Amino acid sequence: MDDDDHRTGATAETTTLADVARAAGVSVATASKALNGRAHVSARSREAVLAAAAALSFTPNPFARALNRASTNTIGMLTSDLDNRFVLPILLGAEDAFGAGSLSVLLADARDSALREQLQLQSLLTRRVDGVLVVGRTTNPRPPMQAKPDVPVVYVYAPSTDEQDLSFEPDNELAGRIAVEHLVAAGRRRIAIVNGEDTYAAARDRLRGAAAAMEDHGLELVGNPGLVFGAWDESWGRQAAGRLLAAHPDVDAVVAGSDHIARGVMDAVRESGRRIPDDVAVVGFDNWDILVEGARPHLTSVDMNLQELGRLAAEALVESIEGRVRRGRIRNPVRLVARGSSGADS
Amino acid sequence: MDDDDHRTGATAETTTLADVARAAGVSVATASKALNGRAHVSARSREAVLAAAAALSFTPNPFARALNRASTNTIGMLTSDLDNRFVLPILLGAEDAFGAGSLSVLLADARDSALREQLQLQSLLTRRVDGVLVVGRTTNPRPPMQAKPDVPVVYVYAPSTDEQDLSFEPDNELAGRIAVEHLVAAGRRRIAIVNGEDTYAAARDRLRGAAAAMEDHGLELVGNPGLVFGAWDESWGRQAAGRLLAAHPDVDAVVAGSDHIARGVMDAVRESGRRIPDDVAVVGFDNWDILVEGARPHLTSVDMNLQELGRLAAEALVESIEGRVRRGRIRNPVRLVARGSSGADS
DNA sequence: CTGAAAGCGCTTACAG
DNA sequence: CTGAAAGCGCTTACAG
Repeated sequence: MDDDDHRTGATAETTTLADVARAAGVSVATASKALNGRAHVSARSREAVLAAAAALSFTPNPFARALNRASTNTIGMLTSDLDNRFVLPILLGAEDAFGAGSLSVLLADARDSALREQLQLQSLLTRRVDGVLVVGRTTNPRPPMQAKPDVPVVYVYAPSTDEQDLSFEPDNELAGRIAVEHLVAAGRRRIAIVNGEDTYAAARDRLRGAAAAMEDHGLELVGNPGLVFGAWDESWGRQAAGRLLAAHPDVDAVVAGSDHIARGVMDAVRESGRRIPDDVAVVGFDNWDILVEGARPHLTSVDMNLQELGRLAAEALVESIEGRVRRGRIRNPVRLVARGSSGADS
Repeated sequence: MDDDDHRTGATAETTTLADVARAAGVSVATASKALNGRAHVSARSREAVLAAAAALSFTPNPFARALNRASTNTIGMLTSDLDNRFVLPILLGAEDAFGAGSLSVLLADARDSALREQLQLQSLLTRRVDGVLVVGRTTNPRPPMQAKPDVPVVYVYAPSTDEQDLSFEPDNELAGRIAVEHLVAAGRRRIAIVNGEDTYAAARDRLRGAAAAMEDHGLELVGNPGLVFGAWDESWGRQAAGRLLAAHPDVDAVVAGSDHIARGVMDAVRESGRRIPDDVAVVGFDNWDILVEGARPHLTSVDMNLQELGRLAAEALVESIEGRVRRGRIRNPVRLVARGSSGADS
């Protein structure tokens, strides 16, 4: 049925190693060695082959190659749930790193199902990927994948629960810490937190970091921060901040669990008749442009460096494939971007 | 250097067609035919082979297969710029469609560079993808890719300028139209538009649709809509709406070029002392949850159905690969989601 | 250094 | 219906 296609497309037009060898006046064996930079080839032959290959714009058939090599120059990127905005910068960073090394990326998404994740992994392994990058949906630790022992796996965002695996996650404890440090440096002392969902490690880690930083300065978070977990949205921020200001009118800064929450907090602060940042400073997490720049004043926020995280994880995967194996949970630094909501210019 | 890996991983453990054939007591030729559902195999042999394959959990080596077939069961997804939130739902829809057909997806990103796009395409073609899905960054028409004639290409979001190509885009004109229809149905007559950047086809198309719908009702957009292009952000929305309300105090509805712009518009409307939706109704585009649900009242918005768009494009690509070729620009329907900002409940 | 030959794992005419 | 054989395009010992 597709006989025609077969002739025209695949067979006829493609130039093969044999063509190159013929043009260079050598055997396919030497042509192969020359192209792959192997030893035992005279400079003369090597040049002839390279020239011929260039002239014919030869690209080796990756399938024939894969049939004879351990590696396929393909890696698998397995996302838990593509429908998640945190995944995009991570993908971007990873794609960047892989692309630089001329690795191809097979994308597979688990649509937030453990069963489907296993199937997708099998599919990737069937394609003989050299390694797999597992991109989580949250930073909550997740059970390790059941890959083949000779196929390295690196986890990003959601770390593996197995410490023998290699995982990359943003340093959420540091994030909480630098949010507080920034506020303290700006002269704030009555600092409270309006957190995200307590089922998220990110929320708990940030709280821990914030509390530790306060303690370092001989301070304490206002209210009972262990109780201020809620949802990841504006309306929770509004509601919690309203309650907070009523109970503790002297609060002079709020660390919000996310930029989204921060927007709600800012609304509530304003509605209480207080000014931002004069009376109350606000800091968020994620540094999400759309929220941060839409806020008035612009929102100070902690950037989780997700693109860098993706790139680092990808590079580590490449290293693992090359035999330089690392283990453990890497917590990648984050950085605070100061803006008007905490008294910086802009 | 990786001799060990080679032995352990690739060679030793993998079960091959020969193993299956042996277990089934047939030749590899019949085993192959049976597994591929070809004719000229007795029911008896077929069953034996299938059973053996299952017992040995045989998965055919995709590279050996690709060496003998025209197709590789791999498609390329070439994004213009992954760093773009519109791309995510499209990817998701496409991945869904491809995954269902057991096609693998190679992801390549052009990082918004035409040169890099060409290189990535070459890389995909070298991998012998069966087809390529080109995902644009805007809905502005773009020059066609220089692919090989036997490798189908389908464009999503950004259509190809070549009408002989197959492209899928959201119907932006319809989007403008239904925004107006909705407002008119809600009793509004003095409707104005605060648009996005005029370099975007999406902005121009929506305006055209909105104007046409007004005309259908014997109405006209308030102000000079041709002049109300600006930026895709909140502050432009705020500024333009402020100006608009000053010049035309009787405006009773605003169509905003995006949800983001709409948020700015809503702020300005409120600041002018008007109520939403009582005095002024507002409609946005994109139906972006985070903006739409963060607004007070919730923002009525036109959903561009991007996930569906991705799925449709992917399915069309599969059809093209199978020989059922379509051409032209498909404008996919969009839908309005009514919320509080235009008087609906919630 | 060089090349003939075997082999990677599969598919597909082609004889039986 | 069945299987021996050739072939897909490359790589890699192994002799020269």
